[in-house]
Amino acid sequence: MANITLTLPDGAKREYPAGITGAEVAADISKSLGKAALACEINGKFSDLSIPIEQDSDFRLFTIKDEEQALELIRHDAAHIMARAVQEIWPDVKVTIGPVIKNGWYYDFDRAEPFTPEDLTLIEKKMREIINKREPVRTEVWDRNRAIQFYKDNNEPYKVELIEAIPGDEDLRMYWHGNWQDLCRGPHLAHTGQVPADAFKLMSVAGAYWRGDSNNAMLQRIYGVAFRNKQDLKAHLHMLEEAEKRDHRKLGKTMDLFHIQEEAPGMVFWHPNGWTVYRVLQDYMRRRQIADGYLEINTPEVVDRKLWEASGHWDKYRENMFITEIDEEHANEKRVNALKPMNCPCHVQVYNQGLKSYRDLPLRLAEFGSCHRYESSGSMHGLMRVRGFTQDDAHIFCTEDQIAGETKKFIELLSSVYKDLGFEDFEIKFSTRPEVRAGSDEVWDQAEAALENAIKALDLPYEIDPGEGAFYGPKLDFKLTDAIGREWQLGTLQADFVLPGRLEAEYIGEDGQKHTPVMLHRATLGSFERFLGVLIENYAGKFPLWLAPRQVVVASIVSDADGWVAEVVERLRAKGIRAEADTRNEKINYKVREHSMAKVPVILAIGMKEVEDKTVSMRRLGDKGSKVLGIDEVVAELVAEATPPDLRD
RNA sequence: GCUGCCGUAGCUCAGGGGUAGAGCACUCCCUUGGUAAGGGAGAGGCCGGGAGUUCAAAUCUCCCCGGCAGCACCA
Repeated sequence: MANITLTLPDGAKREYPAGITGAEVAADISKSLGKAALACEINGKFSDLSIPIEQDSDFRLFTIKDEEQALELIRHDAAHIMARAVQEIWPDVKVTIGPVIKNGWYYDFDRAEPFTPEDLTLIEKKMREIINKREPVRTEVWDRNRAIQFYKDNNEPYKVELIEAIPGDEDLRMYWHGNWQDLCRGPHLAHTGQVPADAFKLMSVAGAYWRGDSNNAMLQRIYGVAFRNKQDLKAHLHMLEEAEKRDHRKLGKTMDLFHIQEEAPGMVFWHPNGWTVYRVLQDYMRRRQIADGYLEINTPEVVDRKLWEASGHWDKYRENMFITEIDEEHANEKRVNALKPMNCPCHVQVYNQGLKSYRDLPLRLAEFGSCHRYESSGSMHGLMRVRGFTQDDAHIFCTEDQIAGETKKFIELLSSVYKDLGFEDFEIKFSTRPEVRAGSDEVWDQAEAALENAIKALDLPYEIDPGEGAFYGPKLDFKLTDAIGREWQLGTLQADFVLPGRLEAEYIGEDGQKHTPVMLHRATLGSFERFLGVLIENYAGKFPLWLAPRQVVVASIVSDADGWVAEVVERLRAKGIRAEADTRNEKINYKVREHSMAKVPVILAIGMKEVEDKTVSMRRLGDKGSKVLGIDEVVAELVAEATPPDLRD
């Protein structure tokens, strides 16, 4: 038999007979490595240790220390082991697929009865048994027909469907975890015992459509998380607890920001505190937009269906619109109106008043536009997905040549705004032409190039989402990652070559002829509701002073200090600080605790000492101690800090 | 919309076929106390809505509404 040469990552070369497996190589290098090896890489291909190596190759082994590969393997094998456990407990359950996802995996099952939380415990126990058996994982390549027949014989219709959907007649790889078999691309660990028995946990069960299609049967999906060791699992579970604490719905209650109630699902009742943050944010955005050449307008919320028919929304979007009914007795004519689901058609109406010249372009019309969309019941989520919301919307009417410049200008505005609001990094997704679309390929070429060049010119990283653009044009979506790693789509910029023509927007060009402008739909925050949700979670409710709904509480320590308390509050309020007095008959400990839990950033405590010296004892949220300062000093410091970032010197 | 779970006082939750409980919050009283809960008393609920089963329903069943997790959706 011929020999082959394996080149290790450090450059060392080793010679072995062809057909040797990764496992054998590992054992040959050292006994301990033979045990520790989880999988390998052969010429850059992630592979099982059991695969024979036939040619000279670059070769690398992975152990538990290689985090990325180890986690991938552990989670993937955990998915198989879970499926095996489920079928060992309930042999009639049909298996489908079970991929690795962030932090863990899921596996979809078809079973008539729902899995209960007790079932999850049962499955976990069975999984540990399987892990402790340390049974080998082996693999074989089967031809397609054999695999199909096998699954037919075993009454696994989903697997049959999966194989039939795989194009061509490529061979299929089968894996066995002990005696339990699954179709899988691999790679896998060498034996079940390599999954750490104390570092995984089954988290939840939920419905999921077979192949992600709502026309298909609903399966039961079990989610699990897995890590390399117990500590990492613990850390992850702890992180989830922390995330729960900063849930904006929870903080919305404890900080008395807003509520939502049955009579208006998906619509927000803003309380004084929440509305203060909302207003501060809106005022800030207004200043930023005016500074950037936007003209603010305001348009109707209830508009005749005729306009929606013209814009195309009536046709394509009607079931998501709130349609208004008018009491016929009092209406002089029967009209059907709809609450606007978006502002664009209204903005075109404003544009269409008066003849426009190319000299008017780009025309940037902005509106804090209140929109309503009848979102499906299951999709609503606190402030993040609502039925009534206000966009920081604007439409830029421009020529095709101006798209690139306007895009660049917008991204600069957006970056600066996000930074002011505490987000240093954001992701850009560039969505290109979908299959079904309006407009010629030339126009799409130009529009895509314009958007892409603008991002490139700013030297920002971005990802391409092919085919995910709107039917009327390509778009850029801006996503923020909050403090706990969740992604939210907020800002957007969409080029539109369709609506202006449909609603007969035009301008007179240099050539004296009528032209149709391009329309850029853009929003920086997206909607105030969602952005505030993200903002609350990102700051965990501890807003910087300028955004905090309640900025300063001046608390008396003894009643004899009440006079000075009132005076200090007045001094701060005179400078525009949101200050309030707390002269209740309570101990200072009690007051500090209460206002700290309400996330008031600054507490000024006042006892007789402060009264005599005309000072205050300032305590910052989160700090242990306090410091005594002169009143002028404190006012100056707080005023500077409470100034919105765009107004600072 | 779909699957599963949930809905009890303002909030967080316990209870569970015989007509309701705790802590915090609230009101009043005592206490004036130096930086994350001083003490006492009181008030507060058709147990999400409707129907059914039952001598009896907050509790069991069904329907509806709303919420949560996930899926689907997000022009």
